[in-house]
Amino acid sequence: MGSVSNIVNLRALRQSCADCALNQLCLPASIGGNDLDRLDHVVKQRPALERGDILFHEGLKQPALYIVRAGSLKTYVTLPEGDVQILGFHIAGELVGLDGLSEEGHRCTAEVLERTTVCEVPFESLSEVAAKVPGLQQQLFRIMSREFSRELEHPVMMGRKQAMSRLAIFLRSLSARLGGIGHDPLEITLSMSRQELANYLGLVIETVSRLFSRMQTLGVLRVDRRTLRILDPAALAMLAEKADDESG
Amino acid sequence: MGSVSNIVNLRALRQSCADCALNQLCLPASIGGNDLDRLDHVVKQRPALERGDILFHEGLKQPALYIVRAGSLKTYVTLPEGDVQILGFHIAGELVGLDGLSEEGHRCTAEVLERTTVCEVPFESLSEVAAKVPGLQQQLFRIMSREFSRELEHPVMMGRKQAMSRLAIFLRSLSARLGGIGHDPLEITLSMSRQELANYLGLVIETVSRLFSRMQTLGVLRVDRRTLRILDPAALAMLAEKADDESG
DNA sequence: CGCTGCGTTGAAATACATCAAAGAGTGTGG
DNA sequence: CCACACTCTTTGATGTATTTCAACGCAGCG
Repeated sequence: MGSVSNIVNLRALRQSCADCALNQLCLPASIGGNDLDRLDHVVKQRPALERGDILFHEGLKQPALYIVRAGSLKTYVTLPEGDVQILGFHIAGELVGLDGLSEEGHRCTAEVLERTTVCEVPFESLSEVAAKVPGLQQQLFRIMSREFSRELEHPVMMGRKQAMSRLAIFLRSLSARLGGIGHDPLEITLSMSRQELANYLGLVIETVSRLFSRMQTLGVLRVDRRTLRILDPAALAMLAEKADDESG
Repeated sequence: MGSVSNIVNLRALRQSCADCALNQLCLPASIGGNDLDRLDHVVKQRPALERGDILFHEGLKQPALYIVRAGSLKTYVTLPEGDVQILGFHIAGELVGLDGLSEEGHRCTAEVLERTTVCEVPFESLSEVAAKVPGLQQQLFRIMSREFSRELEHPVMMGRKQAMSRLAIFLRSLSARLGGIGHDPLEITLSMSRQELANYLGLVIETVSRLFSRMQTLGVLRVDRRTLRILDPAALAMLAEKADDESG
C-alpha cells in the first residue's frame, strides 16, 4: 500500500473533489459542476493521521462519513469481555463510517494503520446537501449499498471452515481492491500486523503465520515480512474455494 | 415465531402504513400525514409467501426494499462452488434488500422460511419520494445505518472460535429481536432448520445438534425440536462471552 | 406399514488452538 | 558501532474442539 502513496498524496494536496483522483469511486461521481461546489464546502480534508490514531470511536454522537484518500485503516468493535473484533480493513477510495447514521452514533471504531489521509463529511451537512441535490442522494444510496455488499464478504469468508480458504479469500479480495486503485494486484504490502489479520480472519496469530509459510512452500506466494508477491493466482483461487488441494 | 403471527396478520390486512403495527420500526416513522400518504402509494403489499419462495435473487436488476410484516426469511449468497452462505435471518419488522441499491442489483438472495407477508418498496419509487420528503430521506439513512450495524453482529459472532459462544450469541440476539416485536423473549420457535442454522453459524449440523443437547443438559435451554425455552438467561449470557464455564 | 426428511448420538480423524521457545527486525543508550 | 531490550513473527510439540463418517431415532405422510 505504500509504493504509490506519494503519488496519491500529491493529488490529495488539492482541495477540490473535482480534482481528486478518487473522484469516480467517491461521492461526487456523476454530479455536475455547481453541485460539486456545494459538496466541496462540506467535505473537510483532515491532516494526515499516523498509525494508532482514531478516526472515530464507538458511540461517538457526531457521526461523519470518511473517504480514505491514501493509506489504510481498520474498523473494529470492542466486546464486553474487552477484546476486539476487527470488522474490516479499508484502503484508498473506500468509505468508512456508514454505521454511524443511526441515532446511536458510530457503532464501531476506526483506527489508522499507517500514515493516512481522509476526507471527512459530517452527516448532518451531507444529508442537507443530499436533500438539495437529487443526484447526490441517489449516489449516496448507491455507495451505501456498495459498502453494504462489501460487508457481505466478511461473513462469507468467515463461513469457510478451512483456515487456508479464509486467508486465500482475503488475499484475493485485497489484491482486487488494490488493483482497482492502480496498484499491481500481485504485489501486496500489508498494512496490518499478523495479529490484526488473524483477528479479522477469526484465527490465532500462529495459524496465520503457518498459513503464509505453507503458501510459500506451495509456491503460491512469496512472503517477506509484510510484503507479499502472488506467484500463482490460479492456485490462490483454488485455495480460496477449497483448501484441500490435489497438488500434494 | 408462529404463536402470535396471526395477530400480526390481522393488522397486515390493512393497507395503510399509518395503521401498521410495525409503523415505528419501519420507514414511515416520524413522517407526517400527507407525506405518509405519498409513501403509501409506493408500498406494495404482496400476497403471503410460503416456505421456499424467493423474494429476490442475486443479480436481480429491479431492486426493491422489503419489510417483513409477519413470518421470517433468510438471505444468502451462492458461492462459485455451488454451496451457499446464509447471511442472516429476518423476522417481522426487519428490512431486507438494502444490498440491491447499487448498479449490480441485489447481491444476495432472499428466501422465505415459513408463511410470510412482506411490504415491497421498489427502490426507484422510494428514492423519488425520498427526494420530495426530506424527513423520509433522513429516516432512510437512519434505517440503512441500523441495518448496517445489525450486519456487524454476524462477523462478531463468527469471530468467536468456540462453537458454543456462537450459538449462544445467536440465541440471545434472536431472543432480543423477538422481544422487540412483542414476543416472549424466552420462548423461541425457530423457523430455520438445523442445517440452515449451522450454515449461518459456520458450523456443521452435527455440532449444532450437540450444542443444543449440551445446553439442555446444562439447564440453560429446554429444547423440543424447533421450540426452545430459555431457562437460564444469565447462563446463556455467560456462554455467549466464554464457552468455557466453571460450572463443570 | 414403511418410506423420507430431519435430527440426534457415537467413534474416529484432523485441523486449529495452546503452550513454549527461539529468530528477526527495530530502537535506545552506552 | 555494538549490546541490550523490546516487539513482532516464526516454528515446534502437544492438546482439544470440531469435523467427518456412520448409524440410529423420530416425526410426518402416503
